[in-house]
Amino acid sequence: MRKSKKEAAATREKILKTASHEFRKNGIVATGLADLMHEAGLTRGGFYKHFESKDQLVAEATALALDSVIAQMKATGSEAEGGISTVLENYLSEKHRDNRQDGCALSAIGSEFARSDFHTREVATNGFLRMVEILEAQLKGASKTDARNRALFSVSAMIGAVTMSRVITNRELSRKVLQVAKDSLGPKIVLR
Amino acid sequence: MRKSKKEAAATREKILKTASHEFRKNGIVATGLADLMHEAGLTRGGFYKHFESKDQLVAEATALALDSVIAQMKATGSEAEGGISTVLENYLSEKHRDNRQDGCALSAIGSEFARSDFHTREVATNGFLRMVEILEAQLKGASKTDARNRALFSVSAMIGAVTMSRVITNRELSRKVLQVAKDSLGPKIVLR
DNA sequence: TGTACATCAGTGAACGCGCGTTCACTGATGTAC
DNA sequence: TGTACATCAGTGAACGCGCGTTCACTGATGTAC
Repeated sequence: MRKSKKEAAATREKILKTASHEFRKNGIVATGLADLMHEAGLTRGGFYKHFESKDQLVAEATALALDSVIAQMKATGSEAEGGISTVLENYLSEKHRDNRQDGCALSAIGSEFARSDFHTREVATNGFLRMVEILEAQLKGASKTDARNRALFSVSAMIGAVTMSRVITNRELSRKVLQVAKDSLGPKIVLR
Repeated sequence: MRKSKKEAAATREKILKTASHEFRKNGIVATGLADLMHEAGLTRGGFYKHFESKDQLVAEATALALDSVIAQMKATGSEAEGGISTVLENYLSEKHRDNRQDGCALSAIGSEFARSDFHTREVATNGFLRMVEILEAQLKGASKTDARNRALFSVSAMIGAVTMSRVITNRELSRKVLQVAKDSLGPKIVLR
């Protein structure tokens, strides 16, 4: 039952894509490889023909998940699309909150990344920095240092707000947490 | 080997205290009950004499963890102790970052809480709100609504900053994330 | 271009292990008289 | 206050199950001639 190189590469991509969704949906530790492979339409044994270990999959799936969200952020955050307001509007939306499996991995699995191996944490750090750079590029009025600092803070705050909006049981409070983050970080309203 | 009521109550507290540390240290899913009981100086079987399930323990241990951090926040955040600056200084410190097991559960296990059962999420929501109230009480200059909103945003941002400072592999960047959060949320420096 | 054979993607059973939970048992504590 | 007995905290083995990983096997693909 050997598959062609092309098919094998497609299988690898399928596993990665499935993993990137499952990890964000259930968390890393709570996602089993057997379930994951089944979800990808395969059986457990084949996994090790493509990856050395679960840890390696975690690192690669994290990279994939971050890439896709960052690409989207870059696109909607372009000047033609509305810049920083649009980025905030999307990231801090109820849609993002309610679709963990397709959203930002840093919000979805942040506290698990803090316990992941060094390589995965490097991948996550890199994704964080790319988000910071996207925001930084939009903060034009400020000095270079100021823009950098504001971007660093903004991304941290966005991750905290989305994470908490998913924890909070009260619908209204959950919405409010997202809203005040938008208001506080947005370009129009001055916080203090 | 029946123990006195006093001893039994002490055992229950010991399990809870151990759990509150272990969950923050390793995460909820990754913490096994056998290890946990061993860490508390007991054997696995005794667990169910005190708790109905792991889920119940999670909820109670979360409450305990949040209580202790909030009490500390309340104490150091009192006017005599320096108010909001001190709260920020402590929460956004490298010491807090490096001592997950004793720190804020929302930063330590935030993304796992988002997948926990309703009761645990209620406990976490309650803890979040109590933190918001502590900060709100310190934000005197602002109007009531304004103080509330700023406090909501501040706590969300603090959680995001500490979570990310633990993910980031670069020492300097990790410190910077904490620093810009302190600068941005502090009472002295105006963000924009 | 055709043939012979090595390669290897994917299968599904099995490995050892730890999980949350249950259970029979022990013997000190608590209680009823 | 002393005695008889019920209660139950804690033990440690066992339950069924799923985990990450390994392995013998299959048979189509890839390659060497």
